[in-house]
Amino acid sequence: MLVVDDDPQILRAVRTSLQGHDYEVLTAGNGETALDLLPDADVDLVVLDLGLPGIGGHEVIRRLRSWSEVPIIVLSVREGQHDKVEAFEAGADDYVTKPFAMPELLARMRAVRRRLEGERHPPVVRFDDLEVDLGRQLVRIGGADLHLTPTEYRLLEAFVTNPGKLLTHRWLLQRAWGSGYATEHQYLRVFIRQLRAKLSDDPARPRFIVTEAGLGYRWKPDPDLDAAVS
Amino acid sequence: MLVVDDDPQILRAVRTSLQGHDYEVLTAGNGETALDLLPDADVDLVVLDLGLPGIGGHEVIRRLRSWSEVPIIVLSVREGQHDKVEAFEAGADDYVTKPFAMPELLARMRAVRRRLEGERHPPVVRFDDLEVDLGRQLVRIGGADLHLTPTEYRLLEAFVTNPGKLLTHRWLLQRAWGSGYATEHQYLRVFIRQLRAKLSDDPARPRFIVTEAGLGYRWKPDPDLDAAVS
DNA sequence: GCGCCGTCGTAAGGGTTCTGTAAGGGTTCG
DNA sequence: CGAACCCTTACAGAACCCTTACGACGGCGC
Repeated sequence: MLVVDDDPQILRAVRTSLQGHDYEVLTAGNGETALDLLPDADVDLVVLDLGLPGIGGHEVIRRLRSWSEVPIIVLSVREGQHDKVEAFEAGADDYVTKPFAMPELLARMRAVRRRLEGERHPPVVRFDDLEVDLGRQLVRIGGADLHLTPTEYRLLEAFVTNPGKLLTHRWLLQRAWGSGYATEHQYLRVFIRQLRAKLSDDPARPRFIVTEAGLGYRWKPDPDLDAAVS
Repeated sequence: MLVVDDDPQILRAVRTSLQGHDYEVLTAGNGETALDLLPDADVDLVVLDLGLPGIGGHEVIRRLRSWSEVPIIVLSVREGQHDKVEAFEAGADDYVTKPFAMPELLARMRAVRRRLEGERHPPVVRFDDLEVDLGRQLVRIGGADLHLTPTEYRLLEAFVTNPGKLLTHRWLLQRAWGSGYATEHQYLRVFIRQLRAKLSDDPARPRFIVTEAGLGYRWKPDPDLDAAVS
């Protein structure tokens, strides 16, 4: 998400409040920077101060709305009806008056974000007859539900979200076990085997998990890519 | 749209303001009437006063959200952070403090409506011989009425509105008990068992509720959900 | 070609955490 | 006062993770 405000205090307050909640936070001090940043950044929510130097807040909303449907929450010291109505007309999703309480802003952020979830495509990835529904943490193979233990699922998730990429032992251990296990390669071997068994993946002729000796493992890229290489 | 308020003045004010804008307006004076009306009415927006006699506003939001994604704008005289955050948590889309200016309410209505998109699941869901009427809070199994305690019902509701999804202990506790119980896993075990008993669901060979050890539970996904995704 | 060595796949067991289950007391409400 | 419901605790069995051990395979130096 992106926070646009010329008051560094606000930026800092919002940033620290949000980082505890697992969000990635970008900031900008004025409208120009924000509009410059937005086309390339992958932002799912904008918090925008109306009283910006340079380009006005309303103009930022209009320009942003011309190409993006990203939710916008407006912050403003202005209580006036005209400003509020104008902001909504321009395409804002919510309007919060300064000074505001952080819990309320967080709640409003969740509210607008919840509306967006439905529009997003469900994150389901497929490989051959394997189907991983990342939103539901549900795995199917050949149409049948496949039960994985928590650790096995974390491993599988690491693989299918990085198909074709070489994943080192260290990286996998850190992702599935957390830091502190980075050197316990033997655990990785054991769990990779269990996962392979459940996926009917023969290490000698892998369908999914390819061993990269001395380095790590790799989720086999799509067969089409495979064919393109060979 | 539906306006719920026990103050006839508000009802009249909103109604006259809106009818100039070509909306069809239903009204209700309390939560019971509103919840009774909603399953059959074709409503695309709800404006809800928090300070209702009888069922509280928060409870109305929660019940409505169990089967409908219709936008909800809350009106309230209460300024307190706690009320606001709780309303958003329950599923409100916006929160307007009384007294309010009508142009702002209209602008906020347009804003939430702009985000609206289809897919409201019907107020009655079926799984095998189980039938849950989310609008009226009725449960039938094999054609016979099944009595659930309030807590059991909240649990069941959480499940059937998220079929196939892994629901963590924490999430379920928060949804059925409220925040503050997030770590009391043992209560969840006890109530899951009672619910299972009433649903004739054997934990060893579950028809409905699948245990995900170490994580939570999952309402058994519909087999034909597979086809719906693709 | 041959042996050495590191890495990998595989099997199995123990310990710990998690789950299902039963039972009892407390509270609320009619 | 009784009924219904919720909270709380205890314990046995199951699920899961950690840990170790061993043979197979392949690369490398000689």
